[in-house]
Amino acid sequence: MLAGLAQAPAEAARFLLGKVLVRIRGGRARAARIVETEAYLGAGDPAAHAWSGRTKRTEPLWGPPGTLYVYFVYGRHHCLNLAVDRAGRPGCVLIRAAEPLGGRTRSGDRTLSGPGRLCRALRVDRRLTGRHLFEPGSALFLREGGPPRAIGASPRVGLRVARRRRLRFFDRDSAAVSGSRYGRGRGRQ
DNA sequence: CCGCGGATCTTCT
DNA sequence: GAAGATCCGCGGA
Repeated sequence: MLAGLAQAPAEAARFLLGKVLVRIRGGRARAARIVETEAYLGAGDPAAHAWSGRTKRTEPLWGPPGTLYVYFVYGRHHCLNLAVDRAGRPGCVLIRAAEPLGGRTRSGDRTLSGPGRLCRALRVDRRLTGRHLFEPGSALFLREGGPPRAIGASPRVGLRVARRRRLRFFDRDSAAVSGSRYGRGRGRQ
């Protein structure tokens, strides 16, 4: 699992599709299969938070692969990222959507579709930033899961810069991929 | 179904 | 002081 994250961001973002994110909180486990990710490059990517330099907030991006980077946007929402590539390179992967696993799952469930909703449902906030997926007793970690049959790629969502690059990846067969507005299902393989 | 705008706060300029 | 890796509710068609 670690080896999959210790790759360049675009490869790590594809690797993460199908993996299962497990969140432990309050004696309860929530599991979700990742179906949509975005890669943010460590260098030469004006859309990446690392672009503006190494600051107190962005410090986890420079950590070893599997370091959590959680930030707060638009005064309302949190976004969950995983540092990837090797330590010292600030590439990361944004987790944009997942499918609920276990318990009662309903078709058409959108509670994990979109980075803000996913964090709300999994109770992810800035208290997790700087922590590590693989540290002992981690409240958030990964498990193997069913890989997607086909992977789609498109430009990243919500950015004004670097629209030409197709760094958003998604499971073409999943109904949980975010936003019909964002061209769900669009993009080439 | 689609498009628009408000909410609300952190971070960097 | 402005913009931002978002979401939801509202209005119109």
